[in-house]
Amino acid sequence: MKKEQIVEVLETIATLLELQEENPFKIRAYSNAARSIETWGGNLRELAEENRLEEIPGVGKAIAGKITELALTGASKFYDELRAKFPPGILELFSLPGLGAKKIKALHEKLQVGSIADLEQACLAGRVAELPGFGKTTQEKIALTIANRARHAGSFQLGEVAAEAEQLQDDLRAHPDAARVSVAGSYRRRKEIVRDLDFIVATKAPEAITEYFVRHALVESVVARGATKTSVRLRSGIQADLRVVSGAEYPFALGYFTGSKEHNIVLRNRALQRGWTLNEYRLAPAATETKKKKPALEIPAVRDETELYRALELDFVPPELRENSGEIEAAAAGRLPRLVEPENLRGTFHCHTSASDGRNSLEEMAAAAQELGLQYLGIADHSRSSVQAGGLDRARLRAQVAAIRGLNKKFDGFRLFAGVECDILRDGSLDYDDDTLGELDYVVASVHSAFQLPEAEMTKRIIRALSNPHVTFLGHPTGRLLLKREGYAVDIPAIIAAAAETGTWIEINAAPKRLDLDWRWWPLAKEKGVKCVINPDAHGVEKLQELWFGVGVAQKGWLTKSDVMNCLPLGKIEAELRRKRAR
DNA sequence: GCCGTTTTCGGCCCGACTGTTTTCAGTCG
Repeated sequence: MKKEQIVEVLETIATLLELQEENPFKIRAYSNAARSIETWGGNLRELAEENRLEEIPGVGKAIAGKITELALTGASKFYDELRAKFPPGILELFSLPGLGAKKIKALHEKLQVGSIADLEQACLAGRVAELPGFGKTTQEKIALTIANRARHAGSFQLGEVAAEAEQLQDDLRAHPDAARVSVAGSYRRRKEIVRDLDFIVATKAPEAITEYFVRHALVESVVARGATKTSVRLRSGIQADLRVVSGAEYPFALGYFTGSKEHNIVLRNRALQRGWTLNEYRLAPAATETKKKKPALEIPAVRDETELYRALELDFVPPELRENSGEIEAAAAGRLPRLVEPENLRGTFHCHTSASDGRNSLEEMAAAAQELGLQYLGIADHSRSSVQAGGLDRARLRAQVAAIRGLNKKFDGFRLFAGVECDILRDGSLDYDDDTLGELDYVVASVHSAFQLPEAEMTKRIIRALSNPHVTFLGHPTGRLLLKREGYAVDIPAIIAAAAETGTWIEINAAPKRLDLDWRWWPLAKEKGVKCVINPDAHGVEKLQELWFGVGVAQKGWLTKSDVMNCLPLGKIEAELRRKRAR
């Protein structure tokens, strides 16, 4: 069993233990272990074989035993027995907002509800309202939630909600009563998937801000409204939460609601070590000084997030890194990287034109890139096997190269690079012969077919492609489509090793539906010396701006300017494009 | 079930909102 599946099993165990009303701390131990191994870079199977699982924080003897069983045999007796106690559909009930373990347990025991379909029936029959602790309002809310479930599936690609988030942030900032405004939450951390949007506003007029928020044109309905917290549903279907706080509380609220939860827990513990308690409003002396020997340290003034981190003897941690995957240790030691920023990009590769499945011409794409301030743009239309995308045969490819060379004579301080997004065929060979590839400035190699190959074969296939000296970088390495399609099975550490060996770069495909290679892999790639290239995979001029999402991935992956090839200026990138071929 | 610059036992993050209940439990983030 693979890491992702083991994480899922541990989370399911935690959920089912909740239904059994187990010791809450035992339940938390399982969820903590799940979160912890999720961000653990190593190979679980190896660790299990070497009996070293307990080196992972949050994993003790009991959970290590279950992980070992899962990793080596694919099953766990404990898990199977636990699951057998409940109907299989009961887990899906947890996806309904407003329903937690206690309510689901009551529904299951009193009404034999074991699935969303059962619950819908029970609501229609009016039986839910009769249960103690439930009422008519609850029953109606549940029925409505089930009815709207398809539309508000609950997860959104970052790019789907970015426009709404930025608009609301801008509009709140323009409000005369808003002193400080920021979007927080996973959106601020640039997570590839967000479940809601959080806005923090410092104000002396909370009622006016709340009123403005609920009446905003993007708001579809009001979910809840209180003195400090208000929730609405936006037109896209995403929920947006507003927190209104005082100016003094603002840095604490911003930090707290930016998360991640795991990052905050570590910060809180750091505060506790100093005799303080940290919450979303302030840093205060710890309430219960039980058996305290050390006197609490004096609490420094905190006016912004930087001072909050400084109070805990940490460097400021950029929101993108707040995932509790080593950033606290690095901040304590002054070893945080200076992350790459959008302004550092000098050009980009991997764009399409109307020659294959893009919507704009070479000239239009070049003009759009120059407008963004880029010095160069790589054109990589599809290769001939991608028939569905209008892939170019050799003659059309040559014609495009000639057109690009012609255009380049007209540019001043800007250059188009002639490339291709060359299909990696089923056996790992490329879609054109080496002579054809040799006529180009660079080659993107991507998988567009035979997604269902077994992992070992897929890995071998891609590694073979990377070993071709004409291949400059690997495009969208897993082929995933966020929330729609899983990536194909491929051994990413092996791909990273092959990229390091052959000097091939790996792409961060910045299209919000892809964001591939995932940020979680970049620390490993960087450690192995693999270079990154951030590309929009743009099929139209307006999509060039999606580069911004790719920079977010690079930042989450701890990458700096020197790790990202397209931060190089025009004068230097040309030499780099030739380098692999010379190897 | 995990964990230890207080430790191998006794802790484990905490505040806001809703609905239902009449003083609070459940859920969420």
